[in-house]
Amino acid sequence: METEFIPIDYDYFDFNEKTYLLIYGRDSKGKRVAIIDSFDPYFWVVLKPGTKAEKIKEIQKIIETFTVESSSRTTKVLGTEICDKSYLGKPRKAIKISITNYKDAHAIADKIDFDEVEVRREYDINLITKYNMDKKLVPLKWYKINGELLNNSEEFGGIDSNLDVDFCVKLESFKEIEKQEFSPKILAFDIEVEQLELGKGKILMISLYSENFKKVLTWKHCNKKQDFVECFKSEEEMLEKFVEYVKKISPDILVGYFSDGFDLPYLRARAIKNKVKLDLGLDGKNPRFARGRIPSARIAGIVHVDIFRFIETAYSQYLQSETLSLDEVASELIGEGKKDFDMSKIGKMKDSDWKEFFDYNLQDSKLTWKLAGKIWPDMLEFSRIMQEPLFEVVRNGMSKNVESYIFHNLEKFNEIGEKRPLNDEIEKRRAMGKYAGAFVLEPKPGLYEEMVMLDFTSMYASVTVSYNLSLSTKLKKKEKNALEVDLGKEGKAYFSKEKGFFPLLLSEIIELRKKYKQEYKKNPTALLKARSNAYKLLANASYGYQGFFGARYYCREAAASTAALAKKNILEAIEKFKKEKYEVVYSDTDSIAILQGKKTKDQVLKTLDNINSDLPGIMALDLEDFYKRGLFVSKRTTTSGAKKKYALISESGKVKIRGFETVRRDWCSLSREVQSKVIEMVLEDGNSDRAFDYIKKIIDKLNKRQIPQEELIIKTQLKKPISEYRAISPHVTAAKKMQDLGLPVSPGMMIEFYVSEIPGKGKKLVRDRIKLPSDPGKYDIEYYINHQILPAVENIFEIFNINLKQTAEGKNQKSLMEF
DNA sequence: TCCCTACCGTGATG
DNA sequence: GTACATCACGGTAGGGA
Repeated sequence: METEFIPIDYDYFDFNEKTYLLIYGRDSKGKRVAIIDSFDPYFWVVLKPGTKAEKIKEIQKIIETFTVESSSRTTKVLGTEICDKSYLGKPRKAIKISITNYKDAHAIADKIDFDEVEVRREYDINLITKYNMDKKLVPLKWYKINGELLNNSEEFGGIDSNLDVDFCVKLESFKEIEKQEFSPKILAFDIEVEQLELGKGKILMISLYSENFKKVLTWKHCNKKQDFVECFKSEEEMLEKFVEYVKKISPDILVGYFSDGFDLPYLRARAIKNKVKLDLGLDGKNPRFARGRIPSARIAGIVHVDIFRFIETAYSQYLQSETLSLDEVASELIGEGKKDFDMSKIGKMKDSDWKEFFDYNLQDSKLTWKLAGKIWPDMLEFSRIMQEPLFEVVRNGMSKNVESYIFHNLEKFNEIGEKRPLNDEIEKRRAMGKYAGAFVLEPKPGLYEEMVMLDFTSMYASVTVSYNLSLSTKLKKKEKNALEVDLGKEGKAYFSKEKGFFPLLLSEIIELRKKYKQEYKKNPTALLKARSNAYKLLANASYGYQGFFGARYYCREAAASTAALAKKNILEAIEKFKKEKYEVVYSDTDSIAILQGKKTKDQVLKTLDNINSDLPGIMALDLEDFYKRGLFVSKRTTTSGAKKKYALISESGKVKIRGFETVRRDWCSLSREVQSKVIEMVLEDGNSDRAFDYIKKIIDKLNKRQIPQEELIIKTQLKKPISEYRAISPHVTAAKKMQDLGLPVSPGMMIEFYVSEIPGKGKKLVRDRIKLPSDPGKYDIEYYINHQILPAVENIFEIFNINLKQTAEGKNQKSLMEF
């Protein structure tokens, strides 16, 4: 039979000691399809150069006799093949060894121990990745497939009849087709529980949300006032119905918010307790949990997406949100937040409270569902571009994504994949310590007029490409025509001029990013935006990848050289501007701020062109924008200029603030707002008069206690368990207080507190004066003036020779008047 | 007990 | 456990006077 097919979820099974791929997806009519494909896993033995053909044949013969016995199977070598391959850019003879069961690839590889063997490779790649490296049945792309319709086939022990799909096909051939669009059926869910500790309390309710479907299932307090509420006699019955609904809706994607870490493990725990089968998988099995920092819950045939995890790795850098709570993220991305509900009421709930609780629960699923819809193009493109199943890409970090991209493109270079570093290797890499990074120019504090900001486009990626920096191009020693990079204290590094596959792939990524960015401009679809964005993220992460201790293609010299050459180029560009009589005010990593001075914009652009014509390879310095004014301040304690802290106002009056307390979430909202207003006024006016009047008023208000306490709450994230802190800072003390009150405290939480006035002695430390927002008390006026307001604005006024501290203490009038 | 500084910890920039 | 280095700053820890 022939049909159109889109692969969504990948699994595998063993039958008669052989491994088969089981791929779930849809056809173009929306029917659920499972396809079964056979695949002989293989790995490589790379031979030392100069190994004689006869010797290779001898080795080949011996390898073909190898078997590995385990309790459940015997794995055999199916066959071997001698190939001309490339390993780290060098041509090599290699033996391809196909085996019956991939789980024993490592064991078989271990047995291959001849003197002629240089390395053994690709035995440590998971089956599905390996399958797709080879067969290219890429996730979430459309194919026309041909195969045999299975109907209780004995060939696979009748596995097809156990699958909850419309039909099952034994794959014979497939071909990619043009079709792009795919709208998966998404079902969102969320649970509410008695006690947060995993499985300890009962699940009070479960909400489900999909297109034209909204339900809250509960066994608690059943009045039928809300039509979406469905009531059951017990938690057990509720769980059974949950399973039934998921099966009935039959989603492609089951989505939750932090559901890997909370909802699904909790559901599992309660299902076990209630002896309910949580057989959500299309194979009739329970979710499978993989260990990790956060466990991953996998459901066969249905992609469980914990959207929090995807947002954390791929999306958060584009968000303004200060935390990644569902409320904040949803508010920003879909303009709708969570409903209010006071969790402390659980246990003593009234009728109306339950009603509210059901609304709250449903809203969470609704938000999650909407978020999933909004972010779907990004997830889709990630999966297609990295060529890894959706389940993986939404959980993988960027280093893993870079690696996936590399592995699925190795074939183009006839390359054999590098191995994953073992623990002792990782230890060695970590012990190497840091290498020198970016250059940051110390600015002279001041308010500048007419500034120009310039930046290098994708600087580190363009350096890597232009100088050909990678593991496979690294040379052990100086060679003729080689690039020599001066790493300062660390000595020198050498790289070949012959293009390596890593820089080539990276240049391709940069090209594709450019291409889709342009296409998006002409045709602004969410899909094109997501695609161009995915390539941008890949390009940005590639530098970090080479310096990451866990990377297969780790190359410290390449990463260090990238940083060093970036530094060299930006310093040269700065010199060129200086030579043309521009004052260079600031520079950080890939950006340069200059004063336009008496030059015209055209003259600036001409200098820019000149600089560009001398830049190597694909490196380019771009005009970012012209700015009316720019503000740079000194560091708090010294007179030297503060790096990574500045504010600009564009010609259209838009203010851009970097690094100031205003953009830091661990300052109280009053200081942040006051500082941001002061910066804005100074940038707009070009003097400090208005800002000075404003700050006087604020200090006056604070002195009169007219500022509400909520504007003085300080929020700091608790990053590890309380017991692990060596320094007991205010936020740790606040967390302890919360714990003492029986409130849930866990790493990752934002801890809120304020500094109170506590009369008496022996309260010198700030931590001895902190209170939780709910604690009654008076805020400490002196503390807030001297530790939150003045530090935020003092050095702004200093630029105008105003000593704010003296002013605040009333010792002096406006110092400006003295001039 | 006071004062100074190194270090811890968080959260920014790019 | 899961890309890199650089930087500012508040606050505490802890030694010396």
